[in-house]
Amino acid sequence: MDDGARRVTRRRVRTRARLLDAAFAVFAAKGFGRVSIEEVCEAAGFSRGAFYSNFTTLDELFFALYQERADLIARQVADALAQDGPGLDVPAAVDRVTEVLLLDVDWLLVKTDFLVRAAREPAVARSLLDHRALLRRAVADRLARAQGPTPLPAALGDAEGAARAVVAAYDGVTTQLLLDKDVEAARAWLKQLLTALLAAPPVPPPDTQAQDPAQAPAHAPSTHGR
Amino acid sequence: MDDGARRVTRRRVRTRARLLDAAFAVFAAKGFGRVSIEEVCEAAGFSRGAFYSNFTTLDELFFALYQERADLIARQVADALAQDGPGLDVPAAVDRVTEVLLLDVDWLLVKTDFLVRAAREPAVARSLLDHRALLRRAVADRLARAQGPTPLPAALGDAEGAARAVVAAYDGVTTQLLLDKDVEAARAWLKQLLTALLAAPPVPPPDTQAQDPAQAPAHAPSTHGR
DNA sequence: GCTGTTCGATACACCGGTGTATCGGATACG
DNA sequence: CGTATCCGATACACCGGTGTATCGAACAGC
Repeated sequence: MDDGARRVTRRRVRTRARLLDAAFAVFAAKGFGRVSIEEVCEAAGFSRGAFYSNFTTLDELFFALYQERADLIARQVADALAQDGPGLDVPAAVDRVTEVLLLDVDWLLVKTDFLVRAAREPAVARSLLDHRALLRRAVADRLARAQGPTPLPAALGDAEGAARAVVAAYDGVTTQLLLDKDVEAARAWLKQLLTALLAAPPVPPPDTQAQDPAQAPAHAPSTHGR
Repeated sequence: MDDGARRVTRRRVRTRARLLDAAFAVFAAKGFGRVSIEEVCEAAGFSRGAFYSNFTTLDELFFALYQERADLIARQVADALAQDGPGLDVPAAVDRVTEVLLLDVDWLLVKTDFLVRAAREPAVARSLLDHRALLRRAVADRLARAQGPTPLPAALGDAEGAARAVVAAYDGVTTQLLLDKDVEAARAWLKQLLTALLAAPPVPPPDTQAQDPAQAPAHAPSTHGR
């Protein structure tokens, strides 16, 4: 690729990073559709000249921002899944992944803006679908590798299907979270959903007779919906 | 309320309706954030004068539009649930509701725009949460009423919990649908998810030992995600 | 059909934001 | 330390969209 022309450019990367950070904050606060280039620059402490020196359009900045953060999240999730040995501890893994995925509401806001955009532009959709495929793949691999032939999930088909169900649950919980902003409730709710989906059979090995109360948090996580 | 002043206004309602319809089409096509008042008027075959005579701001039109359609959907879902007697036929009910909920992708697009907006403005969020509470309530009532004390779902808690799970599944599938635009796949996938969630326990009473293969559609609905 | 009222079209002033061209100061390198 | 280069600030022309004021035409009631 064309890596030749540009000097080494040191302050350039700094300002670029500052622009991206400021853009993230502004996008999260007001929504991409309601943000002007000027606002981003002002938030970053620059004038528009800086922007046009680093990007050509607001879309370009938006996409770059999304890519950056999406990659970060994907790596974190992969790490969270890779932890602990081949013996899959479902609740533990669910906990860790949940922690990472529902960490930052601002990110969910920006990601949803991106979704809205992707819903209308196939090229953008491709990008988001790739990201989702990555995560889904990581989950599926983990599920397939870990449990081997033992407690296969439920009526969802193979590990791929189970992974799709996990993603769907994540998306569903995200939607609710965007409305009530209750991260803790969302985490609890997601865990409950996932365990219900993955560890569905109330009698995992034919050993434990009484159902384990730790698996089902018994009642709804306090004040959800409304 | 103040119903006195306005004459009877007959053509007014017509133009208002035409504006709303045109707005729906334009919003679905381009997204609320990228639509101007002029565009809506042009699509409706009016000039801006007509708009300012019926609304004061684009937001007002947007909210009115959302209310109208949301109420419609809520009614349709309630009808779909009310059908067939008190003996709940889960798969049939799931089919009917699924048909209604995932009927119109354009509506999902507009609704997602509304969600994005609600995620930043608590007042708007209230409105959306109300709509969701309505649907959730209808589902919960149906679940509770129909099955009585018989095959209670799973580790989701009471009927309220199950209803929340249903909504989450719906939201999750919606997200995927917005990206791949495959309505049929989304319907199939939603049905599968719902049956997995609601009719989950392979051993309902401690009576049946072997799991029923009819409950699990066996494999993923052809080409989903990518 | 006539008339008073209402509705929507047209014209105008205005503003926020954009993109570009230019310039001065900072930066990297010899 | 000198200098060529790069980067970001400033200024300017411009445009799309907004909101308002005004006017002619359609409409409801008699």
